[in-house]
Amino acid sequence: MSFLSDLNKAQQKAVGHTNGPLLVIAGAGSGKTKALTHRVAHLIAEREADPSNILAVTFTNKAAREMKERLELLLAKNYAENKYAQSWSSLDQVHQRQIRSNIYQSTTKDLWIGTFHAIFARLLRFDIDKYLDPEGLSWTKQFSIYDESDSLNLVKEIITQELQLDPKRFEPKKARWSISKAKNYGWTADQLEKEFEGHNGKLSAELYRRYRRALAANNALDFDDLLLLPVQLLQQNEAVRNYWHSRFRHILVDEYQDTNRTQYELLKLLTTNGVSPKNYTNWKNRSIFVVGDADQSIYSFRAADFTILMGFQDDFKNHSQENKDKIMVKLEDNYRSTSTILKAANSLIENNKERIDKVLKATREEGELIKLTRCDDEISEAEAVIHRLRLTEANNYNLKWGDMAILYRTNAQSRAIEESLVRWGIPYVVVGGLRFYDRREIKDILAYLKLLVNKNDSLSLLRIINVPRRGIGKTTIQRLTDASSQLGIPLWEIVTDTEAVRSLAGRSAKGIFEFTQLIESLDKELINSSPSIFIQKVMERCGYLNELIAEATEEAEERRQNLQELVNAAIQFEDENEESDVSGFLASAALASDADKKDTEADRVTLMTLHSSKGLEFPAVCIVGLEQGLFPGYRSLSDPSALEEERRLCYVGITRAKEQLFLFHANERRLWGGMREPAVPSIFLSEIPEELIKGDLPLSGGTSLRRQKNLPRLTRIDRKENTSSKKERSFSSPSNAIRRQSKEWNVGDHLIHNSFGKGVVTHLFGSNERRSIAVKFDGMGPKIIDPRLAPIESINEEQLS
DNA sequence: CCGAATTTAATTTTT
DNA sequence: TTAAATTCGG
Repeated sequence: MSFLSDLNKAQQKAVGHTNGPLLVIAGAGSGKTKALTHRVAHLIAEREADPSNILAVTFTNKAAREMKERLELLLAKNYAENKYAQSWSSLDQVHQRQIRSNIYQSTTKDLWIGTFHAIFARLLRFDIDKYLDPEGLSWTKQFSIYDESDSLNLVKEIITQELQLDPKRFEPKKARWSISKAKNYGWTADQLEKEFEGHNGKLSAELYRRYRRALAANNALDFDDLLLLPVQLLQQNEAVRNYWHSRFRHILVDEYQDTNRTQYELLKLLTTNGVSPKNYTNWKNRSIFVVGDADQSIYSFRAADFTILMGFQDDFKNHSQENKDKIMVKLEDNYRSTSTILKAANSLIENNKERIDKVLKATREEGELIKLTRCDDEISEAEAVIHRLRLTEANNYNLKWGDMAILYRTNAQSRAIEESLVRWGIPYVVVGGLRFYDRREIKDILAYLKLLVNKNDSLSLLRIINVPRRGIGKTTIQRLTDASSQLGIPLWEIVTDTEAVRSLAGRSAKGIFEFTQLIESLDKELINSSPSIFIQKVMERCGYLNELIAEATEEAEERRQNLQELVNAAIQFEDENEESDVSGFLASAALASDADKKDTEADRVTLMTLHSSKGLEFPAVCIVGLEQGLFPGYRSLSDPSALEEERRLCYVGITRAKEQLFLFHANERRLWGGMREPAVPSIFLSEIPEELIKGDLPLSGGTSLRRQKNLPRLTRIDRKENTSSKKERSFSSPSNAIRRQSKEWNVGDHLIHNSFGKGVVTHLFGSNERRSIAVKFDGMGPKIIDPRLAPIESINEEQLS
């Protein structure tokens, strides 16, 4: 029973739980991760379950990786003790490594541990071809995953190209948001129209329909689809559902307060095979084990809903169980923070109305008081933070830079602090902000890979067709995409049709041939290259690397290094996944976040948003920008439930701290560029008992860089005038131009081609001077040809018969 | 068709 | 302030 031995009563109850549902309410720092890993180890060691029967859902990829890591170590130690009766640390390195490798092969390899998105993307790689779409859309196993920016690009494209709307009137960002909302609530386009009645409901619904079709045409899925499609698939296909239901007998979910309705639906389908949880009785060798803390629910903007957690007991309470407490365990002992910090956290969160009653009980000493510093502006705030950290470092010989974190509400706040850190020469790392995989050069190379895996991915094709430069311009691309959309043929098939290209592209045809030949030659090597080697090949062969080297600027060098980093990421992926291929790597890249990047052991101060700090802990924590309108954010000031979420976010921030907590706020702040905004202290500060806080002297903010500028305001007004005098966008549709053509070919004309035989004109492209036509010949798809070059002759309809 | 120059809009939080 | 979009001259 070694996996139960070093746990407290409540933890033991949770870990030892065998069958049926269990809700674990786990306060911050109460050993929740420990409970999860020990439970998995326990299940395996006690032969309750085969590793392949276990599914563990984490909130980030990093958490998944850590869980695997800790589990492996746990099992390895256990193995060492049982087999050799020796403690793990007394074994030599070679031995240790060998045991870990055994554990990996026999156990951890077969576990499914990952985020909802990663897990269900994986499931779809098996079964997406069995999905039946209500509109008849379909996807193949090679599907691409579109991240938020890809998806937004697609929406933009549809708004401007297909619907011919002004993106200023119908904003792509908002439109994308409404689509996401529809997907998260499982609405059809018609339902979306009703929900958004009066707010562009009709348009939104139309856009939603087109967006879904466009995704299918690209054989691509967005983040929401990765959850929504599996729900529908499991609902509609009994065989598929049975398979996964019998496969995953023990399901564990971390950060359960941040699941959304779709994710909950997935859990229910897998656990009870479609039966209502209340009526489900077959819990033999089966369990669902969810761990969460409603007070740490901070993702409602992503449709997370902590009432799912609060409803767990009622939902899963079986008729035979009279006491619903039987399926709930509370972990309230906090092992992380000093009692001062805990008191502050508890008092703060008590101001929330919607919550499960829960108090964190301290197990540690009182510790030092919380220190609050008022500053003049964000620059002196940054200086004050650095001052504080340097003092802390100097006074505590056991505290290193790596033990400290600076947390803020918005990513933009990091800049001022970074500048100060640089000025003082303090090593630091920023996590979050722009994702590694969002960098341009990375997205470019990944677009090559995506296209190679999935030829229908026109979005990726368009991204790289002229990157690096191949002399293919805007007009050419427009003609090609017009042809593709009007004929309903994937862009790839247009660009690989030599005749069509010659006809449509004119003098950029050469560049296009160059491009298609490149892709086709790379395609031949796709199957027998590992991801890392293949990426290297792509970078070299497409000329991207050479272009960066030729540029010889500092920026280009940085890009080159990022690309090298991409190769390294692929190598790491290969190490972690035995059967790794390019499409697997692409999926992991699409779902990776910046917070996932491997912990460098370097001794550096960590900067990040409060959101990404969830699940972490630091001996010393600074929270900056505690001002009304910033934290809590201005959008939540008039919305009580949004304010409660901000408070939970603050609670998360405070409970990250083990020993020392420093709070900061400024009297005024430059939001962007110039203008100063006066700021009042955050309401949260007043919710922490005064006796826990030691106020600092206001730091004199004699920093330089202080210039009163009236200029920006004037230029701003000038710009406004410019905008208003700007011409309205033209709404003329391309069909007007087509109707204008004077001679020769019209849609419906019949013709005869020397080698293709008889055909009928279906589409016209380009204007009079440079005209191409699409012809449907008997027994083949439409061909695009140049009427002046092609060996064709017009024929009358009578001649046809 | 390309790159430089100009202008414009933007701040939550992330899988 | 900066990143991205748009315009303009070669």
